Amino acid sequence: MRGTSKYDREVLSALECDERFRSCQEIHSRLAEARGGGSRPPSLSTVYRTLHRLARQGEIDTIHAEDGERLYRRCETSPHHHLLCRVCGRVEEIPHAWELRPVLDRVGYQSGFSELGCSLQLSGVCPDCGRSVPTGEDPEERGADAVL
Amino acid sequence: MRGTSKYDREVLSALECDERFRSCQEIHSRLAEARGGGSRPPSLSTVYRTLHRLARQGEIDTIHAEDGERLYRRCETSPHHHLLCRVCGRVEEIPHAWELRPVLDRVGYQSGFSELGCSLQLSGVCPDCGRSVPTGEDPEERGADAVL
DNA sequence: AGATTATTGATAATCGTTTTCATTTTCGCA
DNA sequence: TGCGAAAATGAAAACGATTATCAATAATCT
Repeated sequence: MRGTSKYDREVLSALECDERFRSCQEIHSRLAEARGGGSRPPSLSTVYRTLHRLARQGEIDTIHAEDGERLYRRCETSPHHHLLCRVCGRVEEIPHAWELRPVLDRVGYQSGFSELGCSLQLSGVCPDCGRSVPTGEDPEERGADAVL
Repeated sequence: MRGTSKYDREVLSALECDERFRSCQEIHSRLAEARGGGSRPPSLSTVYRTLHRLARQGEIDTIHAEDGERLYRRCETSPHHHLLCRVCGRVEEIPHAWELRPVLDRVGYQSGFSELGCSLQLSGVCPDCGRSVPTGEDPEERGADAVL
């Protein structure tokens, strides 16, 4: 596998204008819908392979849904974090590292770990959902490892 | 399901002295080994159910492995984050929220999101592994969404 | 063009997890 | 103590996302 697919571009553009993370299967059916009817869309296998490759090359981000399903999203070029609405699933991107870098440096210094990276998954209730859903969701639905 | 199982205690104690996250199946076979031979261990289904319940009750943390497998670990009582060694899988616990709270407050203020929680998964190379593995791991192996 | 190599698609295999359902256990209460 | 409802359990089937397989196709090189 030298790392190309004629579908790379198409998959990327299917992800292009998305504010949500998408599963491989969503992307696949989106590709199928997107064509007028002339050419055949790539197979599911190929979409999986393409997503793998793009993720490995750092072109796209992957996260895990609560149920372990892999979700993909186009990377922005600058470092960023994600803010997930626990109610509707909308994801917003948080500009960059904020004042997190010093935290990482400190952790690295104190723990002896090197090459520190971090994945910060923020979750909350977005303004829209906050209005409609008054209170008291099932705790089951909350991010499983929200610890703060 | 009113929320008890005669295995709750046993599952918790199987998790008790662990510095790694464990999969349900690991826990299950651990329970099987732990008995002399008299009584029968709980079934895999029951271990799954028990872990669900404990996670919902906040007794244990869950995270996802790279492949989406769910991993469980006993919660400490105070808020904390996890620092994962990308080479050996060792997990250390980072005391508490550090100076992260102000970051969350700011994000909440600027985004309009409410009830902000966060899961901070830090990863790096632990001191032991840092000595033995000089450099250049396969980028495939890195945490998929290490963004900082 | 011909040979070599990589990519693709269809399908089967994997594997962690969840459901189902019949059986057993637990618990309240007369 | 014994009965009956409700919950918990185990075994196995169902599920579903992902991965592996392999023959067919397309791309590449000389």
